[in-house]
Amino acid sequence: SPGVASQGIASPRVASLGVTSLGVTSPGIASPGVASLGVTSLGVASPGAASPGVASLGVALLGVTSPALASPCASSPGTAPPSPLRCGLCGRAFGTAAALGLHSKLHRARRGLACRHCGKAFIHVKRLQTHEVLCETGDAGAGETAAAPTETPTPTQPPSKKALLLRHRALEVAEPERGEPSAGDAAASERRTLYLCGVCQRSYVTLSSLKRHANVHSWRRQYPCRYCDKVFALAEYRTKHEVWHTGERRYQCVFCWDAFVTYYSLKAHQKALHGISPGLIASEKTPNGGYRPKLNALKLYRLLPMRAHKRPYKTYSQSLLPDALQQQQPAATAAAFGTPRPEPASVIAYGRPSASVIMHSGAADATNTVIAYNGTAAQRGSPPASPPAKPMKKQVLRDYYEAQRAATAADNNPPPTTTNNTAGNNGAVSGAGRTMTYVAKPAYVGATAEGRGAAPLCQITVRIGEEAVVQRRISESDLRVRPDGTDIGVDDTAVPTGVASPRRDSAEEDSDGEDRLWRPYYSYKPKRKGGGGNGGGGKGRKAAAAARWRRPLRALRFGEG
DNA sequence: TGCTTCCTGCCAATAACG
DNA sequence: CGTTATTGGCAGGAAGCA
Repeated sequence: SPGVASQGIASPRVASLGVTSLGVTSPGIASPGVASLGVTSLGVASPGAASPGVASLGVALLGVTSPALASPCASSPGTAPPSPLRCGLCGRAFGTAAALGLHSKLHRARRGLACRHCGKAFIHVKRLQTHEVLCETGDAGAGETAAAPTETPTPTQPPSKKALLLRHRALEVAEPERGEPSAGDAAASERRTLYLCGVCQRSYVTLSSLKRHANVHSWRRQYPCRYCDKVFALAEYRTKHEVWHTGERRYQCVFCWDAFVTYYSLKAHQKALHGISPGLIASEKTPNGGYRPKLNALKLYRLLPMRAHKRPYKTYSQSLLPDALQQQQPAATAAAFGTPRPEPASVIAYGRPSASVIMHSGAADATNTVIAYNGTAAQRGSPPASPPAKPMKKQVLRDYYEAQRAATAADNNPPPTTTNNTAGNNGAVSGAGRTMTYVAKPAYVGATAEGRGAAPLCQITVRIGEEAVVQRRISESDLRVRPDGTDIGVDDTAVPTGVASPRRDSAEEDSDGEDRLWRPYYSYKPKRKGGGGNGGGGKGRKAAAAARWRRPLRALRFGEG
């Protein structure tokens, strides 16, 4: 029924129009006009109004819309008193049934009332005609709001000119063609579907692109750098950023086998030294800014495989779990398999929130590390943490229960009280105070540092029953080589780590001892193409943040010189 | 001007689901 | 077990910053 549709649950009629409204929380996004074009909108919580709870819902709110906010029309039905003669689609009230019927006809007819230029849909023919004239001259945006307040979505921010142009073009493609689509047109008809961001009005060809983009608004998932305190909204941003910490050079020139950190530097190198025109390796760009690889594209470089193991995909269950559990699982899995993750790890307290002490006994080479666990008897006897409420992947569950069994066994069989541990073993556990000694394995060092005598990174993985404490004391950017060759980053004194927050999967407690909260590295702003933009404050902060981590890295690079 | 970050279509790998 | 959904890497140009 239309009434149901206005509550965000697609009625059959709306569904037939191709509406896919995903968690719209801003008003007007799921307007019937847009829907009639086959535009799919994925709304995310408006940044301004986002309570943590709302933000955390993000994409998970598929198909559920707030009746007050996702009303098909801008005139909110929630504000008007309930009336039996109210349009179920736009909430407009009518004095007579005849008037309502006439109005409903307009809704039914709207499928054909779409702008020929930008695809925007209208209820009233007159308004459509007015809009089309304006749209053709490029002024449509100016009078829209006033001209058709009930038909047009109200974006939170006006899209930029280019964004409008791209959208315009894309919507032209999205314009439904007359006649029945043939079976072979599946891809083409698929391509006609556009996915529209409810917050910034960007359009996407693929749903995955939209969902990926949605995270920059909602920050439902955060991707913290494992070497510094920056947080990214996209996993790929983090990966690229982390390359600067590791110094890995993956782009290898096929002419001289010289390797480069970034694609840009490779290109600059090939242009300068080999006279390679970028056009030779250029691939096809889509109108929307995406990339479409050319068939038989000439590749003048080699992309070396990542040195660090590919990060395992996060399970869906994990993404739905509470943060604390999400952060624990990777450590648990790594501990269960006894294979420390190749990437430099950070502090992860798994299981009991007890204070631990980690003492480094050596320097940059493979060193012994003493871990003093300060768990109390009560803690040791306490039942293991209850399994997560949400469904978990079978393997993760297996690991979890294995860890539980191991913990129980450890509790039933008190470990030896001495900790004199020889290098290479898996660590010994002491009794009260549970001091454990582990070998700190040098973690992967980036290609640039490799072979030049640079001090290796240290990675320590500790497993105590179901607890995994992973402590990273040194990051590459912290490494300084003393004149005598020892590494400054390695502190051999006892380091009271306190309770590492279980909410942080890569929680960094660097040697400076700061325990900073997660914070967005940058705040997303709509593409600025010729004007607008938001304040210089963010810029300055970003620049300062960038400078903070770049400085030591550059110093390193120069030092490597 | 040089360099980094952002962006987004495409695709492969993986997980979840029926 | 096949299908669908999710995730993240890749490409390479645009935007932005120093």
